[in-house]
Order: sequence, then structure tokens, then C-alpha cells
Amino acid sequence: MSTVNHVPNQLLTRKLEAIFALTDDERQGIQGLPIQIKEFKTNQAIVQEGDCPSQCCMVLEGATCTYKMTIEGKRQILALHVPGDMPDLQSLHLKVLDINIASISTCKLGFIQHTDLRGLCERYPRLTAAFWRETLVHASIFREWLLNNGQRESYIRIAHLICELAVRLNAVGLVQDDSFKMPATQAELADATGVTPVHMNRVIKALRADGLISNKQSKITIPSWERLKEAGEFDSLYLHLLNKATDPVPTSEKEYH
Amino acid sequence: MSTVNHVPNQLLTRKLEAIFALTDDERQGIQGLPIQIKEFKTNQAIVQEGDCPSQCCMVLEGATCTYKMTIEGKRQILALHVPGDMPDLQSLHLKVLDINIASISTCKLGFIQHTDLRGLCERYPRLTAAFWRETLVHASIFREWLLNNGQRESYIRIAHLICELAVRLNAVGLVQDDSFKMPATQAELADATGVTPVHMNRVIKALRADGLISNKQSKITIPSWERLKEAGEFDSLYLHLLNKATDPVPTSEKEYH
DNA sequence: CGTTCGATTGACGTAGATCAAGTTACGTGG
DNA sequence: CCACGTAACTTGATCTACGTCAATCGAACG
Repeated sequence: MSTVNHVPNQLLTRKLEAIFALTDDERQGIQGLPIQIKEFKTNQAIVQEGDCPSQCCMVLEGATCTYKMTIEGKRQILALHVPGDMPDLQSLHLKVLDINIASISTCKLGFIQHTDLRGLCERYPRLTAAFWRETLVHASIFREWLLNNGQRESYIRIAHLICELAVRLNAVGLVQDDSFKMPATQAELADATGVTPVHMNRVIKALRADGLISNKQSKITIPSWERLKEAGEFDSLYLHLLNKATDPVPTSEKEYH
Repeated sequence: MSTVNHVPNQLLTRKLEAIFALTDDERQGIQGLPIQIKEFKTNQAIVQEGDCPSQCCMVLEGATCTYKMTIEGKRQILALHVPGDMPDLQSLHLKVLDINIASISTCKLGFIQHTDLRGLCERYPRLTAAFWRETLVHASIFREWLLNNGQRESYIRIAHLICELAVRLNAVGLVQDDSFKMPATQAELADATGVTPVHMNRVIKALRADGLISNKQSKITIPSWERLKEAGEFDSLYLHLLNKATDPVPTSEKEYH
């Protein structure tokens, strides 16, 4: 509940630095941005369809998801957000929200007022491009999910999603020794890939049997990144990562190959 | 091949006017934007995955689609574009393209150099917001397609897509007497909704049998917008249309109800 | 007036859904 | 720090929406 803690501003700075060198002025502008920190428990609503928010948020710790429901009550998870992501940046320009965002773990979010963000963008027009770019990358991920869910059979589809999570988590330093904490439950992964939880469980079992992943509890280990990537037909181009060091290969393989 | 023809600039002006009142200055800036017109036959590539375009385009006449392929050669159509849409505006900020765009009918496109567009946005910062918004609306459509293709059964899914096309075509004046020219073939609609062409055909047959649509050739007529909307679980919120007159109800029902 | 692309139809096959139990982990309060 | 309740994970048996394969038909166009 304070703006004194500068950790969130530093995460934001790092995010934008990934795109281009900030000037000292710009960096100071970001450091001065008031960010309100809020904590959430698992499965809490953050914003909802129909809301007209006057702020947007950034994930600092934990994970959130964007979802929509059909009339019959089926849920499609449209996006998973990890630290550094700004799940509802779109609300800056689309007044009424067409999505729901909820926490999927205990998590910490930083809230930035639209007015502050707009002010920052006016003062430093190059930052506008950086934030715009953030929304474009998320759009690109939506497209890849559309391809993935629409045209790939479930085994490949799920391997693909695991690859994406590995790469995105690795990009923010959350992969160690080829392992990461899976932020979503099997039921959530099922709602993201359009299969039933039962089927998700069977596919994960198969991936495990094939030696593509191993897990104790929510800690996933990827024995061979190359093999998983191949199984998931994964190419990270669509993530538009700029730091090629963090791009396709989680930590260990960077060192060994 | 000329920038003398001002029709494309007017379409662009109208598009942006839909969001907020332009100043005379801004309007003149847009009018002065060099736009190169090019014509395409059906099924021609416009841009492709891996390209680094230095321009982006706007559909003036006809229709285009964005798609991606899996390794096995299955195609997912990710978006359909009608006049007024800017299919690859994202290339302004994402250097290398992760999608393919092709014509799905004979069509006329207007090409704008990135440098010209960037110049315009620098001179009139409010226009930046307008273009950003265009990309956000497309992202919102991706999300709805993800929900539609992932969670709704094919009958509802296809009715939903037809609703979307009707509303979007109506918004640019291409619906008359509850009828419009379907811009896509059944095979293309199949690739957009993740079903086989055979199944698409059967669902369309069923929609026809149920009196939700009628068609001679590519001309689709919607006898009752209310019934189709209900069948497709359609709510146009996600299209973020501002002109509520063009929002949910194609022409005739606006007059009769 | 044949060629070609799109629409249509029938017979049959299957990936993944559904239903129905378990079983295992873990957070919480005593 | 243990017991207990709840959420997450597993597994087997059966079912179905949609896919696949294989023609045929119709209309636009050179």
C-alpha cells in the first residue's frame, strides 16, 4: 500500500529497457510513477467484464489469468500472466473491459493510475511506443494460442503451452536448473487449451511417460529443451523477445551448448 | 499507384473520427498522408511470416485474412479484414512479422510508409492513441475467437462468426436489406473456426434449415437478427464499436423496431 | 462448353468428452 | 505439530461431436 517501495518501478524499468535504451530523464520519470501495491489470494477477481477501470496493473509476484465465460458457463482462459506482465494495459484506450482477470495463485500486483501513465507517455513519447508494444506482444500470443488450440492435437498443444511458459518465466529469471514452478493447475491449463481437466491429466501423464517433462508437485523440470520444443512445434518468434539471451533456451542449455 | 486519389485518406479519416473529433490540423495531416494503392487478385500473399515490412496497409475494398500454419500444414485463419481495417499495423512496433496476410477476394489496399505514419503520430500525438486503439480492438477480437473456437460447439460458434461479420460489415456500410456478400468461402470459414470444410458445410446447412440465415451463392441474408444473435450467443461489446447506431442491429431492424 | 473451384452428401472412424470413483497433497485450526 | 477438510490430481469405462475419405454436383469463366 505504499509508493515508497521502488521494486515495482524497477521491474517496470527493466521491462522497458528490454526494448530500447532509456534516457536518464525517462528512467527518472518511471521511478517517480506512483505504483500502489496490493496483495491477492488465489482465485480472487481483479477486474471484471463491464468494468471501466481508471488504473491498470502489473504482475509483481505470482500469476494471474485473463478469461471469458460462455453462457453455458464454460471458461476459456485467454492469457496467463507472469511477473512483468501488464494484463489490462488495454483499458487505457478501451473504456469498458471485455474480459475478466483473476489471480491464480497468491500474488502481488502494482496498480498505476491511467492519468499517471498518460502523463508519463505525454512527457516521454517514446515510452508510448514501449507500452503499445507490450499490448502488441500480448495480441501476438493470443494469435499463437488460436493456432495452437484450433489446429494442433492436444499432445502437441499442451507441450507448446509448457514451452511458452518456460520461455516467458525464463525471461524474467524464474527458471533455474531447467525447472520452474508451474503457475497454473491442471484444470486451469485445461481451460487455457480447450480440453477437459481429465484429458489434460492424461496428456501430462503421457508427456511424463515420454520423458519430456518431469514434475514433483507443481515443480516442472524439462530434461531436454530441444525435445520438448520439437514435441510442441515451438518457435518463440511470436513472443517477440528482444534479449536473445533469454529467448529460446532455459538456463542450463545456454551454458552447456 | 497514386497518392492523388483521396478516397483512402477519407476512409482513414472516417475511421479515426469514429473515436474522437479530429481538429482541422489533424484532419489535414491525415489528408496529406501519402497512400499508395495496390490491387490484388484472390489468394495473393500480401505479407509473410519473417518479413520486416517498412509500410503497413489498410483494406479499401474486398477482404483479406491473417493466418498461420502448423508444421503439418494445417491453416488457422486468425482474422478476417474488411474495408477500413489495418491488418498489419502491429508491424509499426514489432519488427519481424509473425503472421501471413493474404487476399481472400480481389481487393484494393492502401499502403502507408511507417516513416510517414510515425511522423504523423509525432506531430499529432492524439492520433497515436487512435492507431493504438485499432490494434487493441483487433486483440479483443482474437480473444473472442479464442473463446468461440475453444468453448462453443460448432453450431453456435459458426453462428457467432456470422454475427461478427454482419456487424463489422454493417459498421462500414456493407450491409443492405439484412444482406451482405460473404467475403470468405466455406473452406476459409472452416479454417477460421477450426472445423473441417465438410463440417462447416453441414452446419451452414443446419443454420439454413433452422431459418437463421438464407443465401443464394455468397449473398447471405439474415431474416431475424435477434434469433441469429441468440443462436450465436453474440454480444458485440468485444468489438468496441463507438457509434452505437452501427452497433448491434443491421439496417432493417434499426428502421422497423 | 470444358475446366476448375466451391458446395454438398453419405459412410464410417476417432480424439477427446463425459461420468464416476478414488487417491494424494497441503493449508489450517486445535 | 498433528488431524482433518478441501482442492488438486488420477484412473477406468463409455459416449459423441466432429473428422476423414470419397464421390458428386453446380456455377462462373475463359
